[in-house]
Amino acid sequence: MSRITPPEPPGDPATRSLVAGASPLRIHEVAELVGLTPRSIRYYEEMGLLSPSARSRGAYRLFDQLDIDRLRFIKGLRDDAGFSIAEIGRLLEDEAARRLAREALASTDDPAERHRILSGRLSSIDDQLAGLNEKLTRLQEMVSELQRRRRHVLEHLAELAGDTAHAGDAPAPAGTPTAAGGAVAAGRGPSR
Amino acid sequence: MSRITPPEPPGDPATRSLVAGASPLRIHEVAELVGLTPRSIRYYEEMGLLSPSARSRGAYRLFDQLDIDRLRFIKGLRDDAGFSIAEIGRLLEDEAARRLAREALASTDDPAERHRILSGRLSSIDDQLAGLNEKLTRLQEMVSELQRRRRHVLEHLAELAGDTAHAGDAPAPAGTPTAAGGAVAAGRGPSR
DNA sequence: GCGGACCTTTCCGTTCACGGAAAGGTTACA
DNA sequence: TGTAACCTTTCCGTGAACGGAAAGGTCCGC
Repeated sequence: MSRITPPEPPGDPATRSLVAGASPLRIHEVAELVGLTPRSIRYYEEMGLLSPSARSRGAYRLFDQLDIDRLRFIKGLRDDAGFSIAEIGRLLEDEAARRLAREALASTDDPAERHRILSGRLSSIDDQLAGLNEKLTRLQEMVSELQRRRRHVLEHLAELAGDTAHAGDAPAPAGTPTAAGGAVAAGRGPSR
Repeated sequence: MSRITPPEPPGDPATRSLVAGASPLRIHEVAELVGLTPRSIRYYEEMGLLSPSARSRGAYRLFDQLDIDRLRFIKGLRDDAGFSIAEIGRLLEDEAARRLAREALASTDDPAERHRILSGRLSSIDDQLAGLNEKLTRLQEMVSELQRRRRHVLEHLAELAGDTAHAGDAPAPAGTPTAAGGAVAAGRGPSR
């Protein structure tokens, strides 16, 4: 389905655009690429969701692959998970903090220190899990309920087809291309 | 606690408040009950998410159990699923449409008609499932990823405990009450 | 039958997440 | 060396989802 891990922010500016050797894109290009508007991207930068991307000599914003991944991640959280920009900001901050902890961990051998760092990461992760699981549970309940009804309707339809001897000449419901997926994951969503 | 149920004004409103025999509540009471503000509830009514609830002689809004359930449902979709009020409105409309279809179904024996009705309900359900599954999938991915990291951190911690011979005198990390739940569903969420 | 708590509608204010125009600078290409 | 198409910042506008005050009416225990 694609990557979930937040695209690894700043990183050393030097090694940055070397990733995959792709040339940096300008705002309009990335906007089209990820399905956002230039305005939104500038707004997210203003809100601190993006590291102040590279700039050309003339101060044009330049985006590399990591920026693009990050923007896709942001868009996913916004559209699919329904997070506010502020919430996304917090998620990304926590992410960054864990990244820092990771580095700190690599640079010490003191067991007590290592334990402290790891404990911090653990509770940070648990906090996020708590919030996400709440949403997840609620959504799963809704989906289950809908699937239950779906089966119910299908049973009725089957019953109907069984009753009427001429089970072949039904109008083949126009706007129903064999319905969605079997049980989970349907097709193209209308989204926003 | 104190008394919540007002003296039940000359009850005549249809069969509505007969449900469970509970007396209707006023806006401030339901607001507290479901965790919304009176202002929000009025707004939702204005947006058409609630049927124009019963009114007292003096035009006070009166809410019965069905209204309360509906408000809880709305709040759930808003907070947990991140739906906009407009989207929730559409979901509720679809819901109502399916209810109507259900009644229509009960009042006809014509197989073709029954098939048409059932097909309509099916595609309505499938549409909703498509949208919800998209959100659900994304959230599940995020949760899985976090759980993966959680296990990783736990492994490190276990390793640390194993390495250090004196596994008993560690400062017992203050702000870490054994963390959240096992792997899924932590404890009390901060929410809003 | 009064007082205070609660309710009504109306209207204006606010925050979020951008949209869009203005005024000017930059880049790529002919 | 233009010049068209992009970019910059700044600022004001907008729709959604309410918050809050004003001006008045209602409910209810005492």
